[in-house]
Amino acid sequence: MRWSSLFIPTLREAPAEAEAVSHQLLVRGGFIRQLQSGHYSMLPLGWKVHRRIAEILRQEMDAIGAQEVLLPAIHQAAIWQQSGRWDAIGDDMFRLVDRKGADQVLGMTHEEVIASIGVELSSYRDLPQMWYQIQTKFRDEPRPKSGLLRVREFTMKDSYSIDLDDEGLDRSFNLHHQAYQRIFARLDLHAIPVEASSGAMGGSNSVEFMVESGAGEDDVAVCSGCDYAANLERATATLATVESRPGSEAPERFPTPGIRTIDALAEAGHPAEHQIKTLVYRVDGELALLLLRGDHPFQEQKFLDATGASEITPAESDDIRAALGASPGSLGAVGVDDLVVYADPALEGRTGMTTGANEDDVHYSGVDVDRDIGVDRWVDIRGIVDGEACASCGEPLSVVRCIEAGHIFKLGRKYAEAMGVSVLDADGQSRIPTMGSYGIGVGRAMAAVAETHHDDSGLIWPISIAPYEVVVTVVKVDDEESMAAAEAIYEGLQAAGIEALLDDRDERPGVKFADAELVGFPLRVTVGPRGLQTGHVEVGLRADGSQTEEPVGTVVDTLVGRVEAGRRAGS
RNA sequence: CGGGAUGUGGCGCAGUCUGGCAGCGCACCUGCUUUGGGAGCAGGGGGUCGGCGGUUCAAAUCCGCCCAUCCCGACCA
Repeated sequence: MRWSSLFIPTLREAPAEAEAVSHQLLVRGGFIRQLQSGHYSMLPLGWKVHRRIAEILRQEMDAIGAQEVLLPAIHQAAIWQQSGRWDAIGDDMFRLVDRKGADQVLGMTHEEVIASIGVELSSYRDLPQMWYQIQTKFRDEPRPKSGLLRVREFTMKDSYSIDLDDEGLDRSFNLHHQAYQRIFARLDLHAIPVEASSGAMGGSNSVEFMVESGAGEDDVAVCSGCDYAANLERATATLATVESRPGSEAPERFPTPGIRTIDALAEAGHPAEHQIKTLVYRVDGELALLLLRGDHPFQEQKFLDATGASEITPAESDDIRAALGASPGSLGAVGVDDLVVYADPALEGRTGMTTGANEDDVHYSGVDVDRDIGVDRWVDIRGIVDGEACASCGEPLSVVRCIEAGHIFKLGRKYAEAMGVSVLDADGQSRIPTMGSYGIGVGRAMAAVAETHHDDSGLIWPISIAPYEVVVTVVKVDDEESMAAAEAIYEGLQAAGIEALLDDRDERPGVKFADAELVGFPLRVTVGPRGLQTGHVEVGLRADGSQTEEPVGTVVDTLVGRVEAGRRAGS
């Protein structure tokens, strides 16, 4: 294509509202434009990148034997009611009513629809099946942000496996795990597979593919010594031993006027690791006490996963006062027996602890957890902290910010059962198959690449997904010899199956160079009268900024070699 | 949903406090010059100042309500 006839609206400055680097560069490079919050138009360049990513997804899905389908984006409420998610999901789902008054949803995921097709499976001989689609998903996110990273309408590759038994599910799950690693390698994304919470989806195994980036929204604990990595919602670590302070016969009350925080109490001579942090939450509507060591953060998702509770919210201060007789800052669990008390195992066996006495401005010291507190359930609910020791190898864990680029998990039989999927096994017995669900967001992958592939001048696309693999920059378009040489190179590249762009715009060279770098073409051929005098052009590598002289006669072969090597990279 | 901020031409911004002709840079159009790293000169086009209502002789500017966008938090298969 010729640049002069394309729509590539580059901007010198990014819109003020663009914060994330990927957002700024994708807008400045003319890839995307925002229509409204969370909804973006893919302009020609953006759509080309999007299509190339989708093509890699197709190839790798096909390679593991998955079959492409296309499912409806609008579903009747009935199938969501059948699975129980009509009520379970809430405001995240776009809902609408059709002209007949029937409730409809815009699909945010497709387990129900897949299972509704799965009812046609009747024999174990029909299994396993793996079906995937590349389709628009709708989610009414409370807060879309960071350009393409979190949006309300996006294209997703979602696949689903259906197997007779757990061994089959393991096989399908592992095939996806391997396929995802190949996909991210081809996208040149360093994606770490991490243990994750499967959240409200249920299921046993859940692995997220995480790309380290400050623009992400998830915190991941990564071990420096072994390959342990886990989402903070799930991560565990070995605690350094803390020597309990000397105990006493019974808890002792002492006045703490004005002391409301862990820090303030620590300054008063009671270090945080010798304090019990008492939180009051409503767990599925019921007030409960949650106890942690003073210096440990609460990890809500861990609590949900461990207890099976579906909703927890911090209690209102009026309710707290009514139940305990004091305000936050002076709360404790000593002597409390009418509320459920959950405690983190880090408190087990501890003595000489300090905690609130349920009277404003009064605390207890000398608390023996096992003796003085009626713990109903011990549950691991603490969030680990950067630097703690890996539970597997003892080396320090580091906590890094990540973009969730992919997620695979085992659904089990929940959806098959709800939707009435069953097959006969070899013994003629009716069996409910088990399913898996596997997703990669296409636009988010594009943003993740942008987020990790750029410099001060702009984007740096991997050859595998670049909008054009080579840009032929004509320095002086009214120089006939230059144009002729550039056209010949351009046509040679096209003939060799290279995606090439001829920058034939009548612009100053500086403008053309700057645009090429902003847009991020991996390879640039610069054709100008200066080089042509000796029969040379320049080949520039966007990744390292190198420029090398190349005879006009061999430049096409050189470029073809580089592009083909780049396409193979990672695969 | 709670907290904070912002809305003035395609993009970036000034003007708002203290009411009085709607401005600047980039981009765009025409002409001349220039031409290997975001050119110069001259001329030109483009704006319901987020919306509605109010105060006033007069509102981008003051007041009220609403909307949108961004950030933090909550939330989030």
